[in-house]
Amino acid sequence: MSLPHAILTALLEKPSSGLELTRRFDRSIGFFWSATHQQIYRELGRLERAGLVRASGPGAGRGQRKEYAVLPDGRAELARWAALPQDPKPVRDPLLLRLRAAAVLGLDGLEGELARHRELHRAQLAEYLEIERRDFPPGAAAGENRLQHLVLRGGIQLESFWLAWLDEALGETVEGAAAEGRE
Amino acid sequence: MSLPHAILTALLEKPSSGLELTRRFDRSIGFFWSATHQQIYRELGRLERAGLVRASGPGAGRGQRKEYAVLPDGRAELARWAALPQDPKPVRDPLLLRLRAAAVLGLDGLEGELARHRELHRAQLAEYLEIERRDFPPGAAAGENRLQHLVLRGGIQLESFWLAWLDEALGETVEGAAAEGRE
DNA sequence: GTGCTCATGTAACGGGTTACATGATTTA
DNA sequence: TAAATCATGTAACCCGTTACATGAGCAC
Repeated sequence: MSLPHAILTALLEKPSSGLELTRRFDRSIGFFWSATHQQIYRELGRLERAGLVRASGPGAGRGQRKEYAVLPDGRAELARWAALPQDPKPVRDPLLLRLRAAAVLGLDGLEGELARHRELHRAQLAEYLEIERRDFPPGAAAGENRLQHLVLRGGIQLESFWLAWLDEALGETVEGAAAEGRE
Repeated sequence: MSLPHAILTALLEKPSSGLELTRRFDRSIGFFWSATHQQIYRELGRLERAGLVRASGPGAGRGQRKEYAVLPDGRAELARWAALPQDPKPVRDPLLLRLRAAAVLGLDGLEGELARHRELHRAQLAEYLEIERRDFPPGAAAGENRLQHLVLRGGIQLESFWLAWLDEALGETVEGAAAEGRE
């Protein structure tokens, strides 16, 4: 139950068309809440019918650009939702599951996947660090960007965690393979 | 597409009934792949129809305990899946989203939620550390438990990350409140 | 035989994913 | 005018969640 609120947040930051929203969900917002264009169009339709956003532009129809803006009710709904207590979701990670499967199957050949994931996380971390360097230079006062920077640092630390853990995992599997070789 | 494979892994570790599986998904497996009993029963039915697991026990019917075991095809399917390349899913975290909403709404009152989440993560970390102390004492040789321990350390480090980040976030919001007070 | 627990299910709904379809606008 | 691209949309499927239903066995 978060996608509509992600869209409201994005539209408050800047009124947009569906496709522009989709692009922003591929970048900034998507760093902590991903969505495809199908989800976004479906949800924009619901939000409009619910009176939380307003569409402007040439009348309905395919291929006609429409720009959406948040209405007062939408802002209120977002504020209501953001203040609601919500527990963190339990972790659900296929890679950890595959390791557990490997433990019971005696499967080899997961090192390649671990290395590939490490490379992906390394690249993501580099991207975040580049954004930090560009948008939050060390000298500038924090000010209103405080929360944005905080969220970005969350992403940076999360990628750092994965990187460190995958290093550890790769070390383990190499040791494991060596141990099996000795037996 | 991971729940059936989580179930196959669990059944390979130990053949079980649906309810026993549910309980294990509340404990060990659930630490990285959660599932409710409805999901598990639905999936057990599919796995049986697909010929990947076999049910034994008194004939069909409600309230009749059935024990499931993995068939050769099931083991093969698990091995096939575990060897498949799979990209890490993009992060999707409502708490980060709420912070972003707070940034645009100028919302206060998120400190309580941050503190509550910190407490939840602190408790989860303590639970993981207790499990590590009990199941992986420092002296014992790693051996076959290597991968299990690795997965557990992943959980420990992930909770440590959240804890550190929430500490940082709480420091920020306090500073922010103080700064607003001074204005 | 009432209530409690174990155990297995059904139904309904919404979200996420993938594949595909269609209209408008630019450009070669 | 053919194509590429921008833009909006439909349909189908599975997964996850919630609420509820049903039956068996046991304690009192």
